[in-house]
Amino acid sequence: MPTTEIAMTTRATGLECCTPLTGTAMSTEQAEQVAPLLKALADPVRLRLVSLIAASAGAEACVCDLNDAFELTQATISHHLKVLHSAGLLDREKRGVWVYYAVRPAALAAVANLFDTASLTPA
Amino acid sequence: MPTTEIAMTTRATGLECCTPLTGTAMSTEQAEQVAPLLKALADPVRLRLVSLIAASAGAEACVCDLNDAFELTQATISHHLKVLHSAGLLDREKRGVWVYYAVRPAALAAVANLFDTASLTPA
DNA sequence: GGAATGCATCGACGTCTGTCGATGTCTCTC
DNA sequence: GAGAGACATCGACAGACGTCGATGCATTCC
Repeated sequence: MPTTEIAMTTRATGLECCTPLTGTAMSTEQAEQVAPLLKALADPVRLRLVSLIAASAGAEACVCDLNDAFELTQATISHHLKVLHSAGLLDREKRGVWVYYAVRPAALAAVANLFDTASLTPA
Repeated sequence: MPTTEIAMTTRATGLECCTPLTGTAMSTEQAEQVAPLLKALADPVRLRLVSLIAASAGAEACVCDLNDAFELTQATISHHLKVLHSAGLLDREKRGVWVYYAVRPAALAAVANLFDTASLTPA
């Protein structure tokens, strides 16, 4: 343990055990605002749903096609789409019998911004 | 509903209700690989933890300081750090009495890559 | 109008999650 | 070696989550 002596020194002097936080960390409000977006995306099925929609022509897809892409019940897919829609990640539009979901680039950009800025990635 | 006739037409002809998926969507394996990372980050506390660590000097921080940043039990913070560590987002190093957690840039980059590539954002 | 189709909603279920208090383990001090 | 401090682990609990079958609601076709 080559660095033990450093810890001993700082402890003996009564100082903080480590250097104070520098840079600007995320605020609590910011974290509570972005976390729901990540939570909505933090599921393999929903991740693929968004990916499938984004990869479709016009960045939109109808539910019937999305259903066929999974070995899950239609009710389950509908549930996942609702979660993504409620989180603001997808737009919903009904056309006749079919319902189309489209990605909201702004919402995805908000998440992407998380990892682009210095708030998460070290300088 | 100006686009209803289109739907009717395609339905009457027995075609798919919408254009086939274009571009390249995420694979199931890819989704199941990235989802755990997002799930680990999809919590306000863990998001702030990573942010605090990333914003610290050397992109690392000791648990004692992290504990002070939250109004939560030490056991709860320890739990969240374990989740982040198990997901591969944080490195753990013990130095004397204290434990330091550091961000793993590669793991964060993997998540960032999700939103940079065309797999999620429309072209 | 009746039947059929696409999608949402409901109710139920097992499982996972976030939080806590209590306890254990390790390291250092004296 | 006894004590103190830093952190992890355990057990427990309420709440959220993913999935399903069944049902309901529009819309379209005949």
